[in-house]
Amino acid sequence: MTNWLDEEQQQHWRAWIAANALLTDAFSRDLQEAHGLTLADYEILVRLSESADRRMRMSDLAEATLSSRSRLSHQIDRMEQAGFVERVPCTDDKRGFFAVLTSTGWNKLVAAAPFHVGSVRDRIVDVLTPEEFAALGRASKRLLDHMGADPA
Amino acid sequence: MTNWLDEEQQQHWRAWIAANALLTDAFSRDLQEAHGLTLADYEILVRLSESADRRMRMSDLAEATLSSRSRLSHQIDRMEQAGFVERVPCTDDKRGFFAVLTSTGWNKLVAAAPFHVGSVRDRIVDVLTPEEFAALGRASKRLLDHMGADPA
DNA sequence: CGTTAAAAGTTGGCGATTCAACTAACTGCG
DNA sequence: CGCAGTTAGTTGAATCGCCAACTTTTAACG
Repeated sequence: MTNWLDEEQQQHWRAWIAANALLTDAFSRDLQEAHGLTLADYEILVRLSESADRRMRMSDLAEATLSSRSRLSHQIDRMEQAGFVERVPCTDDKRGFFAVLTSTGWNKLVAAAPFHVGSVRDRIVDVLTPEEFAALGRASKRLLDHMGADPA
Repeated sequence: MTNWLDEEQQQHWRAWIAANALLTDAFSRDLQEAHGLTLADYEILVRLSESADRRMRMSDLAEATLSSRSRLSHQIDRMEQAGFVERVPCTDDKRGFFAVLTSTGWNKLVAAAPFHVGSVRDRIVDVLTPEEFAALGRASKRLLDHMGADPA
């Protein structure tokens, strides 16, 4: 026999699904409209900006952004096209490449970041009480841990 | 001056983003591998199965599944192709169509539902304490309300 | 060493999503 | 009535993501 969700669990579950979808959409749309960036673009800019020499190996970047190698490769194609990053061959490992943030990419991030943080605050952080927000974060963390995900 | 997130808020935020992405992926993959269904397919089957006469107007269905009219139209194309739903013209409003669940679609849902519930329990509901899960649901609900979303 | 397996990354095709443009039908109102 | 504006839904092109296949380089080990 299936162990169905009760009415309340069902509601929580549906709220979770819906909030995910709508919020992710909203952040993406905010960034797109204001700065012409995808959420994926933005996350890559952030990761690179935080790294030594503003560069990362493709594989590491893929892992950090939770994307497949293939997806990242396509993504970097587009961002290279847009002038935000460059591919630089890795001399230590002749198979490898670094994705390197250009100054154009850096400037783009600097311009977009305050706006994005504002949108995160407006839609999540400042909507909940600090306790609620912390609970959301902790629960998310536990779910990640249970999946064996590394919180980079 | 930008009001940045502090270290802890940052971690909560990143955990939330990551959990969303990985879990949504996981549910979709689970369903795909076991029953050849997309999460989107599944949600439509559920909505239709819960509706009177197992049918819904295209627009209502789009709204219920948080998708654009265009997306739903393509989606229903595929599901009609697969034999899970049928389009039936609406006699009251000659512009309109109903998406109607076929018996094939119903059977598919009946087969997939216990499995999907199992995967939701395994990855979320049973991973958290009841309090944590409830907190997750309530926070999600508040975020939805704040966006003016209708929890159908 | 030499062979074999694994890792880094790219590519192309296909499925899914979005956006803008479009048809057709309904509604409101002078 | 008759026309203006809105609503229902579809379509096609362009973009994005996934998968499987592929090349090149590195590591493992007998």
